[in-house]
Amino acid sequence: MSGNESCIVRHFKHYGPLSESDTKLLQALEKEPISGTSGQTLWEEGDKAGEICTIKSGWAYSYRNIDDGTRQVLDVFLPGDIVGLREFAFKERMSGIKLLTDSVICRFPHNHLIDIFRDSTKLTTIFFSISARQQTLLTERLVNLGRRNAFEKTAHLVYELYMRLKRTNPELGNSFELPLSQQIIADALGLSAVHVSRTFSELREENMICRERNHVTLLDIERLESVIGFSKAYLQEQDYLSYVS
Amino acid sequence: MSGNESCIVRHFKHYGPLSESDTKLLQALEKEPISGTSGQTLWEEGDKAGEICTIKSGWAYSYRNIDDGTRQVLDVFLPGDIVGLREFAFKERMSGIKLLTDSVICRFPHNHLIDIFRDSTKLTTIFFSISARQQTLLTERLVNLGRRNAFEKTAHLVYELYMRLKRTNPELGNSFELPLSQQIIADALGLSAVHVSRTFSELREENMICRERNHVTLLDIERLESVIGFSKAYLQEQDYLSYVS
DNA sequence: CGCATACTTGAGCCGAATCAATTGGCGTGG
DNA sequence: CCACGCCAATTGATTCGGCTCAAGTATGCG
Repeated sequence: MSGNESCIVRHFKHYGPLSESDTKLLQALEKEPISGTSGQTLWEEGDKAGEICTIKSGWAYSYRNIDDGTRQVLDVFLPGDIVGLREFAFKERMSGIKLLTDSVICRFPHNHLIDIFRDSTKLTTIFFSISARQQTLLTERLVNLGRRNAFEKTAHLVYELYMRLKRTNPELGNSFELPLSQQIIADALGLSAVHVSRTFSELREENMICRERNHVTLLDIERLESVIGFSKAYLQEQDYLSYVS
Repeated sequence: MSGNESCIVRHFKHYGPLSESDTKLLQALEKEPISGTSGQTLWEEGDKAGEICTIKSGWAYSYRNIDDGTRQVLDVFLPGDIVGLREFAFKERMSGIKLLTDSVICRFPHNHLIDIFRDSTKLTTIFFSISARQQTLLTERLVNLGRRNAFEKTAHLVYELYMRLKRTNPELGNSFELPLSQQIIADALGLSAVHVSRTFSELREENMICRERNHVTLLDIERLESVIGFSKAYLQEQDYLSYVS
């Protein structure tokens, strides 16, 4: 039980130490892992919503289809992330989810979440923090879509993913696998795929980001941070667990 | 105690009936109301974050200043809304808040929220639902900024506010006070103020929305809904409280 | 080897930005 | 009651970032 720590437990420990019983409660959420393959749809907009998922391994994204045939990518999910928290308050899915790589995921029903609210103040606090953090990421993307040009948008997306990967994997170097096609990046940034291609060329010419296939290298992190107006407040996470326990 | 129901209690009862003790717990959050005047800053980006606020009356908005001198409006808050949930997980404010009208607000510290997590599963569930709902509104705005043109963006913003007002005030007709300048609307939609002006002219010519001063009238709600691809899923909120109690 | 999918590159166009001048409403003070 | 000034909104002229359409190049897979 000890050595083989589940992904969600690792994710939660980011917020502070967990007691034996909390760990057990959490691990109950990750039984019955399901394997999925790249491109697979987990659910679609309008499906009944009654459970959330953890991503044990792999990448996924959520999206909304627009009437005119285009779509907006809302979120990119990485290993350890929780998917579907948004719909806790709703009966239907507000967005679809597709896998970007072969993945392993665990589903658990909203009712279990409420059981946790009843049984563990500490886990409740962490779940609430995670929901708050997701909101913060969304507002950051709002800034990205509203007030930045294509160059800054693209730099920001790559940098956000880099920071999120580094958060759970501190020894990450300055390059990583990015299983997003230019079309998906375009749909996330409100651009056309053609222009995303041009923008990556520019980022390459400026010696800031090099993307080849599904692999990106950050060539000049300092300049990246200055272009996107990076603020370290991102990292200043709160620690309430001392108060809780 | 009965007749004079506080705003947050009314907001929470939207999710289901509350017990005597839950109501008391909630009301404890709304003691010491503070009056503020239009234009006042509640807090700025980078300020220490340690409390959330309820808006008893009045309107407010949150924003991020961008390096190039522009800014992005992230949220518009209406009476009964909860402000600052986003920063629960962080030590600093990620965005500033300003009042749009003279308002009455109540502050309460994050620690009290955790007390509620410990003492009431029902209120915890509601708080979690509210956080989830805020996330959903943010993703809807992401679609707005990413994949709609100025005409649709503007129609959507007005319509979103209309629906949110109507949610807590069902007998609302087809017009209401909108205390947002065209500059603020521009900052919310990622447009220039000049273009917002032109867009409202267009909406007027199309007999869809009429805005004069701070008053808007929805002239053709059906056509509005079709332009922005309105989906009723917005309204299909979940009811977990039966499970909780 | 051939096909499908992803990406690149060019030409022309369009929606929204910017700059600049003007109008209108409203509060203040004479 | 009018003159002044401030701010919000309108209108026009011009520019520009990113889109669309279209053709061509990799790359990977059966």
